[in-house]
Amino acid sequence: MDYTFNAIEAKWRQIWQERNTYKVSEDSSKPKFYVLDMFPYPSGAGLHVGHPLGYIASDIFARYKRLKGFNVLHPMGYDSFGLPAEQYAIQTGQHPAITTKENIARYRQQLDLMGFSFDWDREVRTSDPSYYKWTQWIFKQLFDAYYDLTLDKATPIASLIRTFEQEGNSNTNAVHDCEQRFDAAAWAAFSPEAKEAVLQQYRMAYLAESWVNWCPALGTVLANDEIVNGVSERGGHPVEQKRMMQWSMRIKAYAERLLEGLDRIDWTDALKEQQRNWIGKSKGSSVQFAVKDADLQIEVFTTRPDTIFGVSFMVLAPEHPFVEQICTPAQAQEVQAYQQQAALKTERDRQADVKNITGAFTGAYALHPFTGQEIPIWIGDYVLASYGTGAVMAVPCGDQRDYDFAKHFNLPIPNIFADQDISEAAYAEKDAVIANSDFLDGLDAKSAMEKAIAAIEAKGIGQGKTNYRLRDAVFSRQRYWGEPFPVFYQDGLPHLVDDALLPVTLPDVDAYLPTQDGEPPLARAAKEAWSCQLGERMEYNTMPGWAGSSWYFLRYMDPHNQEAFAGPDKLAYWNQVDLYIGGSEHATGHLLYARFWTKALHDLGFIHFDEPFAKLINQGMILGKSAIAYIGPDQKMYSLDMLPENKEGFREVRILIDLLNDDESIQLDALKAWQPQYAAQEFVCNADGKVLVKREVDKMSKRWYNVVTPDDLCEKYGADTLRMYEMFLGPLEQSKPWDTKGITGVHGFLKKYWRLFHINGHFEVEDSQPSPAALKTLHKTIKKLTDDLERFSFNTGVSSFMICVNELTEQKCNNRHILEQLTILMAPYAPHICEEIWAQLQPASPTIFNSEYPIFDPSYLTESSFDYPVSFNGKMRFKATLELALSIDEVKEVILAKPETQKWLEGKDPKKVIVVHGKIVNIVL
RNA sequence: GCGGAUGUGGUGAAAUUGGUAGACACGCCAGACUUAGGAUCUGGUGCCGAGAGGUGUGCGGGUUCGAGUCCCUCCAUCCGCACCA
Repeated sequence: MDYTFNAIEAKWRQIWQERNTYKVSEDSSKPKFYVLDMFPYPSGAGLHVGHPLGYIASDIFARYKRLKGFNVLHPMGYDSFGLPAEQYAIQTGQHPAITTKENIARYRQQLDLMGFSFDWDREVRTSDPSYYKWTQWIFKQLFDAYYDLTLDKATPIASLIRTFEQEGNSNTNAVHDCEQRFDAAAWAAFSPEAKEAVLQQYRMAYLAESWVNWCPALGTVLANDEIVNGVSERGGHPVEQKRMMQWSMRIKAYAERLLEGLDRIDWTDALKEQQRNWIGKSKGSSVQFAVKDADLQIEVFTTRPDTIFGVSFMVLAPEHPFVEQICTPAQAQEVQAYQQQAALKTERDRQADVKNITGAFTGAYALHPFTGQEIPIWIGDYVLASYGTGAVMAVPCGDQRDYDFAKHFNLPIPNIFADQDISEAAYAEKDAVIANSDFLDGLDAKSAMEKAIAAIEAKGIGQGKTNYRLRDAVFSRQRYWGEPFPVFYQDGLPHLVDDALLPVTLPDVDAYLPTQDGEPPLARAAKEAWSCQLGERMEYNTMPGWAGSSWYFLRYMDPHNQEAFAGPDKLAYWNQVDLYIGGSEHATGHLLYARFWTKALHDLGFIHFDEPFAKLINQGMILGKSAIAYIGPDQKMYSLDMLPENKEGFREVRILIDLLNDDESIQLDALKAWQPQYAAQEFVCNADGKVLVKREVDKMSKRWYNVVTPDDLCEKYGADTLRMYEMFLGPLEQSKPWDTKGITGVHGFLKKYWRLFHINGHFEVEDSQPSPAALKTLHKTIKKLTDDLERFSFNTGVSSFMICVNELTEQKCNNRHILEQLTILMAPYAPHICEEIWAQLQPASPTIFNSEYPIFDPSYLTESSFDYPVSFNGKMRFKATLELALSIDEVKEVILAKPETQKWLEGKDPKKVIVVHGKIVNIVL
C-alpha cells in the first residue's frame, strides 16, 4: 500500500471535524496550557508559506502538551480591521466587510489544509460587532479611569471627582497633564465644559492635540509608512506636520510598570531590550531658561545637568509654541521659511538625516540660570516637538549632535571637561572631571549631577526627574474600517454611550474617503445609518488597528459570552497565555499595548494577572526569492549569462516566480501570456536556447511576484511533509529564504517511515519483545525529541526522527511497541500520517491525540565504553575506545602508552595531559 | 541616526554547559535495480594536496590546555523606529 497522502489527509481532516477532536473546554482535573499564535490580518493575497511557520510550531507544541496530559487552549482568529481592505474599498467601492469576509474564507481554507488543531468554535474576528462591542466597552473603562500614583494603579475616575469635590486637586497624586490648581469651591464653580477639560487631563483615554502627518490633498492623516520621500505614497502629494485633536491612551502612566514587568516574564533578552529602549527611561533634571526681555520660561529636560555650564545655545523644535513669540522681526522670514521646510519632513527622516545639519536663529536669547550669560535660541529639526519638552539646552562639548550643530553654525563650544580634547568631537562619556563650571569644578559626573540638581531645585527653576521616551499612544484614526468609538458629543463635550446601546456598529457610508472639509469618513454616514444617534453627533474617528489586538487573547477564553468580555471563571481557569508565538516586528507595538491593556484591566479588577504572555517566541520571517530578468536598451530580454560587461541601459524587471523552470530559466510562452507587455517580447537566449534569471532574496510579497503559497505544496507533497519541511528549514527564530528544493528529502523521510509498517504492500507489525538496539534507538529519540521540544528546537527534532527511522530501517525493525511509541512522538509534527498509522495499530482508539506521551528510560542507553578523541594542543589526532569505568589517571596512563601517542609526541615530553572524563583527552606539548 | 538580530561547505543547517566543526537533509559524483521513475537502494562529497599532511566557522586581535561558542575592534546583511499589520 502506497503512502497516499492526499487521501489520508482529507480523510482525517474530515474525521477530526466530525469527532470534534480539537474542541476544548475548561477541565479542572487537568493542568491547563494556553498556546497562542499572533492572529493574522486576512490580506487579499492569501496565506503564503511564511505565515504557517509560527502556526506549525505552536501546533506541534500544543499537540505535544496535550499528549503530555495538559488541557490545551489553542485558538485562532482574525485581526480583521485594517487599511488594506479600506484601500480596496476606496478603489472599488466594495464594502470592506465583504472583502474581509472573502479573505477570511480563503485563509480558513488554507489553514484547514495544514491540519492545525485549532478549536474553531472559539474563533474571534476583531471586526465582528459581537467582538468590538467589548473593545468599545474596554475603551469606556479606560475613559472612566485615571492613574492613581499613591495606589500605583488605574482607578475609577469617580473617586478622583469625589476628591475634587471635597478638596480640589492640590493633594491628588495622579498622572495628568493639568497645570491648573483648584480647590473644592473652584471645582464646584467650574462649568461642565471646564470640569470635563480638567478631567480629560487625567483620564486614561483622553482627547488632546497631537502631532500628525497631514496630507491636505488627500484630506487625511498618513502613517510614516505611507510617506515616501516626503510625499504621500498614494498620489505623491505633499505632507505636513500638523497638530490635531486626537484620542490618546495614557500609556506613559504605565512606563515604570511596563519596565518592571519585563523581569517577570520569559521573553528573549533581545525583545525585552527593545521594549526597554522604547520606554527609554532616563534620569536627569528639568531646567527652566528665562527668555531675555520676555516673560517666558523655556523648559528643557536634560540627562546631563552636570554639564549645565557647557550650554552655549538652545535649540527648539521648529514647531515649539514659543517660536512665534520670541522670534525677532529681523529673523522672522528665515525662521518661517525654516519651519515650512521642516514641516515637510517626517520625524523619521529628521532623525535619520544627521549629515545635513539645518537650523535657524530666532534672534532671541535665553539667560543662563547660573551665569546670566546670554544664550542664543535656535530652532533645528533634530529636536522633536513630540519628545520631551520639544526643546534642548545644547552642550556641544558633551553631545555630538549639539557639537555638529555648533560647528556648522559657528557657535561657541566651551570645554567643561578637564583634560579632554574636544577639537574633533564631543566627549560624551561620563567619566571626565568637570571644569570651568563654577561650583561644579573638580567633581566627577555623578557628584556634579547631584550637586547641579540640588542647585537647580534650590533656585526653583527645575527639579530632578525621571523622563521616559515612551509617548502616550494616539488612539484615533481618520479611517473607515475600524471600531467606532462609543462616544457622542453634547455641547462640544465627549460623552460615553450607555452599555445597553453597545456595540455602536459601523454605519454605512457612500464613500470611504474623508469629507470635503477634511472630516473622517464616518462623518458621511446618514443619521439613520448609525445604530444609535446621541447628542449633537457621534464620534467620527475610529480606533486604531491595535485596539482589537490588545485583548483578543482574553476573548478566546470565553468567545460567546454576551454579558462580559469573558467570564471570571474562564479567565481564572485559563489565566495567562503560556506560550505566545509571533513575529518580532510587533516588539514595540502590539506587545506593548497588549501589556498596557492587561495591566489596566487588572488594576480595574477585571482580571487577576497583569502580564498577558508568560513566554514569548519570535519566529523568523520566511523570505521570498524574486526572479529578476534583464531588458536591454534594444528592449530584448537577455539571459543572465548573455549580459554584456557593461550593463548600462539595462533595466531589471521582476517576473512571477511561477513562470520559472527548475533550472531558473523562463517559460517563455507562459511569460508572454502573463502580462500584456511581454506578449511580443523578444529574447536573447543562451547557448542552450534558454533565458536565465537572477534570483534575489526579498520579503515575500505580491508586489515582488515571489509569493509561494502552501496550497500547491500541500497538493503535491501533503500537509505533513510541508509542516515538517517548514520546521526542518532552520531554527524557528531565524529568518530564511524559502526554497522548495529540500522538500523531497522530508517527503522521502515520511515515505520511509510509512514503509516501516508495510511489508510487501501490507500493513504488518510484529508483537515480540523489542530488540535492545531498537529500544536504544527509540529511547535516544524520546530523550532528544523531548529536549528539543522543551527548548523549541523544532528543526533538530525533525532530523532526530530521520535518524531514528534510518536506524530502525537498518535494523529491519517492525516491532509494534517501538513503532507505536515512535508514532506518538511524531504525531505532533505529522498528525495525519500518524493518525492513519495509529488507526491501524489501535483500531479501537478514536485518536492518537488522547494517547500518553512516551517516557524516557535512560537504562536503555547506558554505555560501558567511550571513544575518546585524543588531541594534541587542541587538535584531534586519533580516537581510543576505553572503558568508562577507568579513572582519569588510568585513562591518562593508557593513552600515553598508545603507539599513536608516541608518534604525535615526536619524542617530546608532554607538558600537561588533560582528561575530561567521558569527553576528551588533550595533550599539551 | 537610534534600537535589535544574524554571519559556519555548492545550499538549508547541526554542534544544548568552552571539549571530535559540518549531524540531518538538499545538490553533486559514481554505481545497482529496472516494466525508464520527479521511484528505490549502495558508496563518496568542507577546501588544498597524489599522499603524508596542511587548512577551515565574516575580518583582525585577546583570554584558555582547548574558542563556532567568552571578551575587544572592525565589516557586511536583515528587522523595527510610534497612523502598515
